[in-house]
Amino acid sequence: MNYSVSEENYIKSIYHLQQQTDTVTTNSLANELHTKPASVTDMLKKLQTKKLVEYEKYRGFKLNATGNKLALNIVRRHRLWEFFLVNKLGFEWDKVHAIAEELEHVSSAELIKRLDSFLNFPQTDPHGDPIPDTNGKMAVIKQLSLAEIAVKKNVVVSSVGNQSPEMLEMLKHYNIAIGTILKVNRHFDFDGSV
Amino acid sequence: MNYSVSEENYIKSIYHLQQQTDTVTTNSLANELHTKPASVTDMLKKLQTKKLVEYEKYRGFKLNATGNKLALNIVRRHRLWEFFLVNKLGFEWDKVHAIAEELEHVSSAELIKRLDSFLNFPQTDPHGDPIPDTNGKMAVIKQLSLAEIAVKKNVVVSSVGNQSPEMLEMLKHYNIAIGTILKVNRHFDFDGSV
DNA sequence: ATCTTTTTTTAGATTTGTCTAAATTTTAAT
DNA sequence: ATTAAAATTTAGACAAATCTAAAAAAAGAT
Repeated sequence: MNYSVSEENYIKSIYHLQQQTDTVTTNSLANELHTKPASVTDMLKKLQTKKLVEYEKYRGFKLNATGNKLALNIVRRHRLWEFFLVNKLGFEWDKVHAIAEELEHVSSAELIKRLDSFLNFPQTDPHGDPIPDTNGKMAVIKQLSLAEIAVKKNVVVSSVGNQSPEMLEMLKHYNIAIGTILKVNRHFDFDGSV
Repeated sequence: MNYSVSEENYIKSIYHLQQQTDTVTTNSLANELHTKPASVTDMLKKLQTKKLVEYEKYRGFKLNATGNKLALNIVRRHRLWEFFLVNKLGFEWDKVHAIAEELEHVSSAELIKRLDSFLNFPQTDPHGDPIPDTNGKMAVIKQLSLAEIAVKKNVVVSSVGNQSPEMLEMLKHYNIAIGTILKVNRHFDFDGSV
């Protein structure tokens, strides 16, 4: 099957939201895609007839096995391109997201296969996130969030959960990148900052 | 300005057709783009209001300076990606056209700048066609067509004018590629074959 | 348990790029 | 110079993806 850019973006966003909650709501997806709830409902009917999601009116939705496989494939393409942009073209790791978002929709399996080989089969992208293999399997990397880190222990930054421009800007300001060694000095309970 | 994939394809096709005839006709463009004459007329009105073409009803059309610059930019993107696909990813030179056709629409000037540098500023693509620089200038390469080649003289194949799948298939069958040394044994006047 | 608020869906409209069929203009032929 | 043929444009329709406004359903509050 061949999917439109729009369909792929929906599938990818549903996938990402499912990392946090099993079933995804219309509003949260609309928010993620900077679109309106009505548009989400429309597209979801389409994805349902294409048998990529399980969807029951007013009940939220989730990817089925086919949708999940497709999502992992899109994620794979995205992360391989990010790796390419940073490690071959010399982009900074916080500048590649938008470009990879366009490249990921170029639909040639042969292209991705060769790109993967050219890059020497990388396991993680420049943000530290694992790259799914052709079958959608990816290495699970033991990760703790900052809130879970014990005070005064050294840890290595391996990925950045929130990739909003503001967050990336902030990390850059503090000179924090993948591989940086961090020490959490104290937790501030009243607002959760560290 | 930012242009749609469709607009870019029209501009590119008009550019290619202008290599042969100064002003392009509705039918020839429809044919080139595998679309209908009515669609061409519609799009041309749009390109006219966007000030990319000179167009007079029933009189054909041509790119203006802005349109020409855009076309050369698209050609540049296309040929750089073709070079990448062949020289970095190891594609065969007759398999890259369709993929480059998708990659060329990824709209990041920074991406193309870095790609160019990563590829070491190539002058020609894998088909031997020159790659325009950022300003749209490209090396003019002295070329003769097969019909113009004197009998029994050795020449080097530098580009392939007709890139239809049939032509590429035929060249492959005879083992002819860029750089191949050829000798024209005789001309057959009755059908022009060599 | 009822009422209010929030979420989701429906109905109908819009934009982009395309199409078919009909009308118009140009070109070619006599 | 007419007329026939070919090319081009217009008119009106359609599919994809979106939107706004209104209706319907679900969730939360008292």
